[in-house]
Amino acid sequence: MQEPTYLVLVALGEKPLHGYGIMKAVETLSDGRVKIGAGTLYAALDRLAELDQVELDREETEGGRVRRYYRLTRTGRQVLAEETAVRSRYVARALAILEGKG
Amino acid sequence: MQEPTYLVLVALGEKPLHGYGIMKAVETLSDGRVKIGAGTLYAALDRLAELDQVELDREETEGGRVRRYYRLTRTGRQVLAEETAVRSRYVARALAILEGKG
DNA sequence: AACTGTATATCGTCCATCGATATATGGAGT
DNA sequence: ACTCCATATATCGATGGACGATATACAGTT
Repeated sequence: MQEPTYLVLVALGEKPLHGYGIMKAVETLSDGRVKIGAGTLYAALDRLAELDQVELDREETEGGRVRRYYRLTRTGRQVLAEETAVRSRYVARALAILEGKG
Repeated sequence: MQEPTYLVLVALGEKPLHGYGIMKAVETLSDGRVKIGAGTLYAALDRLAELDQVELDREETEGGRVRRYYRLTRTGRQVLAEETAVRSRYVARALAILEGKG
């Protein structure tokens, strides 16, 4: 799983968000480093929905603009947990190596 | 940066390795989850060399088989450190979220 | 003789990301 | 009034890294 997709899962892990909200959340989460474009985001959302990792939470209409909220499914949360565990392992290993070498 | 490429950097972070050695190191590092194919590995090595993140360490010949050892450059070590820091941040955030939700 | 492990290398395909483009509303600035 | 920016979703072509297959070659095992 690539970084943008992972960050979408992390963002949705906290609470349901709509597309634009996810973009902003990922930007904040990454200290402004990662800006997910619309193309990447909606493609990822479609893909994750197909994989039963996210699903439509609700739709809100505000000032003529529709907001489509998505949430993690149980599967999605599991995938997030597994993906995080694996990444955690790599990071721990890398930190040990980097510290050891000074 | 994608996972296989990152794992190559982590593997080389410990000590210089030859191609096949990197494959085995990554496999161990990932508990058998990630098996980098030759195509991915040598392409990544070429790319990372082009980016001045890895370089040829030495060549050894053993039983007619050449072993080409690569090592991280200073730039490569910096990139590894930065990439690790960013990933560490994401993982920490994800763990906080996952724990908070139980 | 065939298979597995070690070792490097190339090639075509696939897929997620990226950047651009489109559409639409509302608010702020000039 | 006009323009720009933020909000909001959606699609499309191009790019690039990963994947799987294939090739070559030697050594040890079955």
